[in-house]
Amino acid sequence: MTARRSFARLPRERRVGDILDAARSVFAEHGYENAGMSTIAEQAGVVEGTIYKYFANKRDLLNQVLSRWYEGMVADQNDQLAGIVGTRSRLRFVIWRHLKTIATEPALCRVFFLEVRAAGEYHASDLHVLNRGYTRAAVAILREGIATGEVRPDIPVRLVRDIIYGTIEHHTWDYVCGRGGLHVEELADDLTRVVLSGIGSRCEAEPGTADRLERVADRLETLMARAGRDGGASS
Amino acid sequence: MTARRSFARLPRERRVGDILDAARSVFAEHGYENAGMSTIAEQAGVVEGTIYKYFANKRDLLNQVLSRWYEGMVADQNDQLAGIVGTRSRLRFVIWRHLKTIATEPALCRVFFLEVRAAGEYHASDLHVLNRGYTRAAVAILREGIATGEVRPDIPVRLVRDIIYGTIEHHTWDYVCGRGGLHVEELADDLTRVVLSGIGSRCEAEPGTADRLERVADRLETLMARAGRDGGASS
DNA sequence: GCAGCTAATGAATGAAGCTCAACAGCGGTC
DNA sequence: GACCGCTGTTGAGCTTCATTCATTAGCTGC
Repeated sequence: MTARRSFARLPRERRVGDILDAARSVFAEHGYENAGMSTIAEQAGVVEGTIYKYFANKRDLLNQVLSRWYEGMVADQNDQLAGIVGTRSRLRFVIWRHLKTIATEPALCRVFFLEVRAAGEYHASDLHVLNRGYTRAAVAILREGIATGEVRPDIPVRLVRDIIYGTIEHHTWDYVCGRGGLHVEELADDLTRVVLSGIGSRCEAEPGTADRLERVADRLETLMARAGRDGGASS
Repeated sequence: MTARRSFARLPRERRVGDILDAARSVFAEHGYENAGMSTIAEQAGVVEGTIYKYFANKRDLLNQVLSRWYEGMVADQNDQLAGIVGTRSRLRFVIWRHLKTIATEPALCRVFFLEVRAAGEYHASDLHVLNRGYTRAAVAILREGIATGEVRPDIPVRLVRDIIYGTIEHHTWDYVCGRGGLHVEELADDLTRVVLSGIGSRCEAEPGTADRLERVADRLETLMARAGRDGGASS
């Protein structure tokens, strides 16, 4: 990690790896704008020009740093998700996993949220594809939930996906900027609950409540009627 | 608007206004990074140095452009909101209003979403205060809803606020980047509905449930009234 | 051990934000 | 109405930083 001008011809893989490691650490520490190519070069033990042998420009370097990071995350998430059943549990896991990532790597997340989508070429980039792969899990869970009847069939699936990721991004912004804490478990619970049940009070009744109450009323009416007959007969 | 070197000593207000107008248009067209101070200066009919007489630096200029824009929006929103009653309607209005702003000024919104929070000084800036004033409306509506019983009292109010603004920001990103359309009315309906009712099927509590419950209550009241009369007469 | 290939260098380039010493219009004073 | 100081305005120049490129030097095949 410490800077040392090597002037050794390393295998391409190793050089690229060194540069990506250095770039990741410098981007995380200083953000995109304030990260200098010279700093990255120094930390990677090369000279600025060398970086341009392997990366087209600063933005490309950032994209590749984040791509490498993302690839691991997507694979990891899908592995773990395979062992979880039930719409609620699976949805909570996806939410919890995302929050956990933010809690663990706030600095890199900050760069991702801020800088990646800034580039006009985002839609053509690897990162866009990876991001879709990552959020696809949530969409799949919702579709399964609809199939099993745990989720209403008329909900706009993509909007709900955006509710999950948009809310988390918005809510964790202060933490990501180094302000305040992040209560991962509590937040995961709250968001899962609100997404599944909404905030309205009218939804608290289980289905069938009206039926049951009507039967209760029937029984009371029957009782009253009988009481009325008895009372009438005795008087 | 066309560039003309004036060398006239304009009143401070007018100069500042010219520069802000030019900056707004250039930032909207090119984004922050690709907007040149020289371009802004040219369009404002001054020389680069003049801008630094009134604004500390490029970022400060952007902040003031957005502050001026925001101030109008906040006042406007609160005015219109004053004429709307009912939690559902008020919540939908806030959502609709935000979407409408994005639909009308996607370029400025893009700059705001991307750049403003990038600065470390965001938390100390006017914009942060304005933003809190803007989103406070949603929080107030939720608290009123809890008071009137239309909203469950145990919901995390600030999380719901972030659901509203985070979801909108996330969902409209493609549109804001110039890709695809934006169906404001449909989106406002969907988001309002999901926030109020959630996505879970147990909440389906068939339409008409409330009516039926009220009829049950009517029947019970009738029974009680009759029981009271009969009981009183027989004793 | 030589030749050729190319990774690696580092000084040079150019663009963009920002500074500053000098200039010019304006208002007040005698 | 001429002088004087004040300050808005200028534009050349400084600095920083990404990016380039001619040159150098380690590796590999012959």
